[in-house]
Amino acid sequence: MADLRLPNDVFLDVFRGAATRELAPGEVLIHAGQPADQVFNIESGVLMLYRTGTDGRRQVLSFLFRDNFVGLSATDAYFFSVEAVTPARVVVCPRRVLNERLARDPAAEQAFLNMVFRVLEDILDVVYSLGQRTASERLAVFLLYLRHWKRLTDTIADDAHPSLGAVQVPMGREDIADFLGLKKETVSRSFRELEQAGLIHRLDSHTVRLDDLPRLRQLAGISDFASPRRLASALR
Amino acid sequence: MADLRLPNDVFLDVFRGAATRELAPGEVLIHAGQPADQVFNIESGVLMLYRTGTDGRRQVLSFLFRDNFVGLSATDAYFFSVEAVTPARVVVCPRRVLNERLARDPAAEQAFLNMVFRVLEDILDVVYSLGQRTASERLAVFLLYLRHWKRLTDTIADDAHPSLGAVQVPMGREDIADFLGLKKETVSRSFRELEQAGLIHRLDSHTVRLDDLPRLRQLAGISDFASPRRLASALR
DNA sequence: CGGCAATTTGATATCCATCAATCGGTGTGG
DNA sequence: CCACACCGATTGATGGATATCAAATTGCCG
Repeated sequence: MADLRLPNDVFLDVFRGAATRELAPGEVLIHAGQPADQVFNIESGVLMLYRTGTDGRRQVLSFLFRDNFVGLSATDAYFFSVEAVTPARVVVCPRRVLNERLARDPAAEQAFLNMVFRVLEDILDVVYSLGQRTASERLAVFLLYLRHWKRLTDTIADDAHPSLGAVQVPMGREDIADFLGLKKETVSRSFRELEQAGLIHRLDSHTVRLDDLPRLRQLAGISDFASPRRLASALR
Repeated sequence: MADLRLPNDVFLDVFRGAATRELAPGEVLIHAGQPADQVFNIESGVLMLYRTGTDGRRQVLSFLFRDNFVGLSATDAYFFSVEAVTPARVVVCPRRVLNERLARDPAAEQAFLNMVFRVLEDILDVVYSLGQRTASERLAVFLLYLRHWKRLTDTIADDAHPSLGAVQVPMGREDIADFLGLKKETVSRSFRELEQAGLIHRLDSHTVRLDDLPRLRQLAGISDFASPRRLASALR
């Protein structure tokens, strides 16, 4: 799945000088069921990791941003698919090379394990959202999540930095819906609810200004991505 | 988080001769926010790992069974709580001891990493359930999940073994509801739906006979815990 | 037998999904 | 430059699934 690159996640040096691959929006990087013989790191763009049921229902498990690692798998086949949301560039490395690197270097393995743990924690947030939150609470969490990633990929330490005023929403309503366990119409309506409550303002359908961070955070509940503990472990 | 113990998950030897702790139903083993300085392995009983929101909503993230490992954390504080569902006995080990063991022995670290991956895959099943499935589909998945665990803890290779005819449901309706993202009344009604459809029969409120495995599996969709690939990696 | 807690069932309310129409950009061709 | 078509987003009207509130039932323990 995916996570932050800590600037000092040493195992990432396996991507040094590796081949890159360019992806157009909608292009599939990983097909579920394929042999899991490659791992990737995102250089630019936004990707989406999802799982599809036999009847066509789709659950987006995670959005992936710059410096996210992709390709974790317990088995020898991917059990999820990954596709590009925006134009994107990824670096490719054979899984075997990563494994050898991890086996040889305890520090690399430790860093890798830590990354996996962070992925796990993030997913538990998602579980809480899907199980317990209402539609507009989920959207509030999602917007804070996008802001959080903007902050990390731009390495902005200041929580009140002006460039964080507007958040880019690169994915479409349907992708958001499949991530939040809703339908696209409900996502639209939830945007409107947040806007009418004065929490956000839609500049256009892919840009949102967060007008009332404290109330958004209150709506989102425990999953405040800007909480000191989480940022500390992410920006370390 | 939790997972199977593969019989050969070597890192588990840190629990050899370690202290044990007995838990009564409802007793809390881990309080969210506490320093994460211990790890546990379950010798008997069923536990429940959950997260509570500021307003009291609770999401059960996982049920934990015999030989499950408990205490994974990316940071130095637990971000979830764990309590006993049934009377239970756990073995306790200082986190430091485990870490030293993992640092010293690459094979142990590899086994540990594999366990964490399996936990991750399991959680992604949960995400799909919460995001995409209806109430009775979730319950069908849950019953297959309990059967799966019975099979693993009793190491029953035969999928049609008679002792798998009836499944024990050790937890109460409210705990199930908080795991499936439903209310307890809805869990009751979903039991009735499955029963009226001839898929199950409630022997009593904590025992269910699975009468039509094929149709239950179809209802559950992709998350068939008995799929050959999953069992292979679990029973290896 | 009596009482308490968990479960089940029933009646109603709420939220989200569904179905359908409209709006708003964007690109194309006249 | 404007008319038109297309696609995603929004809005509206309605339906359905689950939540909520309340009562009845079951099982369990003293």
